[in-house]
Amino acid sequence: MEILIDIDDPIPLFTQLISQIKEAVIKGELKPGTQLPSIRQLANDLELNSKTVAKAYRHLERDSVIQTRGYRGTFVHPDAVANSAVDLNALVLSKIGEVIEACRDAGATDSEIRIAFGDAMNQRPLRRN
Amino acid sequence: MEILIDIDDPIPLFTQLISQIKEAVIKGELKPGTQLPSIRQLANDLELNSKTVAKAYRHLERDSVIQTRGYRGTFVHPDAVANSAVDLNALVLSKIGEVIEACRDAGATDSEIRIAFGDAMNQRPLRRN
DNA sequence: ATATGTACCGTTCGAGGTAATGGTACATCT
DNA sequence: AGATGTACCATTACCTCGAACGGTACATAT
Repeated sequence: MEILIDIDDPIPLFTQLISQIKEAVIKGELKPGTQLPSIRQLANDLELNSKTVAKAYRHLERDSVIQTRGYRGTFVHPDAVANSAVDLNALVLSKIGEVIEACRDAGATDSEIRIAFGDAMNQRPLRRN
Repeated sequence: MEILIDIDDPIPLFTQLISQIKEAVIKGELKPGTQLPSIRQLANDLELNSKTVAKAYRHLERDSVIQTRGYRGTFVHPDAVANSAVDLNALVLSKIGEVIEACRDAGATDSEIRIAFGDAMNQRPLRRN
């Protein structure tokens, strides 16, 4: 398989990586159990910072597309094919969209909704990126 | 009644105005039916831009705390006392808070939620401030 | 003519967030 | 010793957004 990263693309680099790996899994170019290159290795090949690749791997593991086994390397998850098709962002987007519409119907202004959103994000415990 | 606006206060000026007028209504200093100063007049008195006062009036009218009758002036709404106590922002805040928590439980990252929020705000028709 | 609320164009400033980068360090296993 | 994933510190640049401001214009009614 081959991965192409476009630095000029407005889409974040780590997002491009995630998408391409998921696509490779769906196309069958990456089969469950296959070992993936290490973070540092892939960062070298694609001329990316290791943090960027690590971020992509972190997301992919959360989505159960890959499995990281510490010093033993990273592998394609057994259920990778199914999990690659799941679009968490779409779910989040629809959920939030509904609430926004509800708030607007209630008479709230966009700026009020934005402020409330910012407050709500801060009031609850923080999370990693 | 008297209104004091603090420019150094991090709270937006139009928000300070809204709060103080609502408080005056609740305290009984502003009674239903009372005519309020015009936007330009109040802007002069408080040394604010007329847009700032207009924005505050716009919000107050949406909340049915005041009634604007065009060239005839602006008056305190008959149900102003009750409506001043209603806190729309609190409702919006709790609604959004619930959704954020749900999204986080679903495994979404804060940054993903923020991006989804931004997208959701843009995908749907725009509104005034 | 004057005042009213309203609406549009624009700009400036600051805060906050994301993305990406760098460096360093750790415990773990081969 | 070397590689692994992971974690912390930091900075930089870019962008978006809110807030406030200025100017101008409009239809309406007094």
